[in-house]
Amino acid sequence: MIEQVKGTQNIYQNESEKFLHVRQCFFDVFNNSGYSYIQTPHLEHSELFEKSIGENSEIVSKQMYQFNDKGGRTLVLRPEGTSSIVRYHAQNQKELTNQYSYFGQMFRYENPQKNRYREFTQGGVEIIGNLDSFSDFQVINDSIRFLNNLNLTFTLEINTIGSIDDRELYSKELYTYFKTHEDDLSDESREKLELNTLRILDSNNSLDSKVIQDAPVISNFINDISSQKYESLKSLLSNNNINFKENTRLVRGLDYYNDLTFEFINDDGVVLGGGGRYDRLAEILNIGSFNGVGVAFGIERIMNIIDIKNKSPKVYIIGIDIDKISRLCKLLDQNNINYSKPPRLSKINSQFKNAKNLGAKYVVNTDEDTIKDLENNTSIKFNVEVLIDN
RNA sequence: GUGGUCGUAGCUCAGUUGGUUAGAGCACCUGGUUGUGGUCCAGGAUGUCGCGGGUUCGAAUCCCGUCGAUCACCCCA
Repeated sequence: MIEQVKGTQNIYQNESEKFLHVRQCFFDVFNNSGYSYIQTPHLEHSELFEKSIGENSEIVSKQMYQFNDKGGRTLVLRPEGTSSIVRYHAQNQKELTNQYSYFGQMFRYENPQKNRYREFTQGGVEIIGNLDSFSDFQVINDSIRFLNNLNLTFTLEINTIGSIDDRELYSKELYTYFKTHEDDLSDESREKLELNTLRILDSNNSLDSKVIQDAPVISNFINDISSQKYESLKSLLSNNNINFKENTRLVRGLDYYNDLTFEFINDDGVVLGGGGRYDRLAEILNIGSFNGVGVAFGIERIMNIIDIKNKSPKVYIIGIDIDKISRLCKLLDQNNINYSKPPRLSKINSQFKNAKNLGAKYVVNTDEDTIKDLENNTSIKFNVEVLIDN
């Protein structure tokens, strides 16, 4: 037996129904709201993510599937989607402002658990180019429509983390503060002190909560322009009856964000999706200077909380005479009628039972040339017109 | 990367202090019954007991390692 790779999934049956449902819903909402689907490579040069996400982020330092190909290139399986789209935009669309959507597999070398896999699916959108508050608004607003269409309940949390310069200043201040309270911090938080000070704010270790409570707040370090933008987005959301919760400790994991950050969180605290503004990413990559805002959803996380019933076939054909049943297939094909069928011609009783279990509406018995309506249990002579009329 | 729990048939699980040829239910297959068909009867196929080593006359069972699943930490979507 060859085992499958750790942290990967086979998505099938009820799970694949959910997957296709979420994907359908994703494209129905976003691709009918101005976004164009883009598919970028799963392989990228390591350099792209080292620069964009940040070299001392956990994703880059520990979690990338990285290897050298036979031409000596250092490549990775992409750990996220935004950087590739920014790279594309710089290559081909630098002067324009575009709305992109993407949906596909990402790879991170993590220890798997619920809602976290090594190969997983993200769907998201990005607006890249010259942006304003309406750009931010629509990404959030369209995201809400997507989640609502899936009948999910969630909370929108937002924050502003200011410019990258603001954040550096704040980070230094925070470092000084935590350094003096080092003894009161949990082991995990103490580890983060040197490289990732900001993330200590995210800790849900009760040991840390008291120290965090009295820590300097980011709002005191935000520059005026960023604050104004944040205020105007908040009033834009309020004016449109969009509920949100401000969370001044919402610091997202990727280094390239500035100003706006937001997350959609369900009742169990699972982050279904998140995003924010990344106005300096192109500069960090040294490929241009344009703004960006985007969101990404964890498709498996959504699949894990929705519940859908399997689709039932409308017409199921059975029979043990291979000539008769194949003739019927061709007849239905010619009339462009969809139908389900047994994988092979087993015992007629089994075939009938199978049709019933799948919840078929009509069963056509090609041995007898009859069609049965399983809902009201009536059987009549089969005539293709009956199906065409239905 | 760290820690807890767990790996026996496609699925859910039994399997005694180590003891013949490893079991049940569901699902599946065949024949019959029913014939308005889904019921019922009879029979059938299916396992590297996660993998590798060790102890033993003998291991699904005990020990070690390893792989995987799951949950949590960490991290994140």
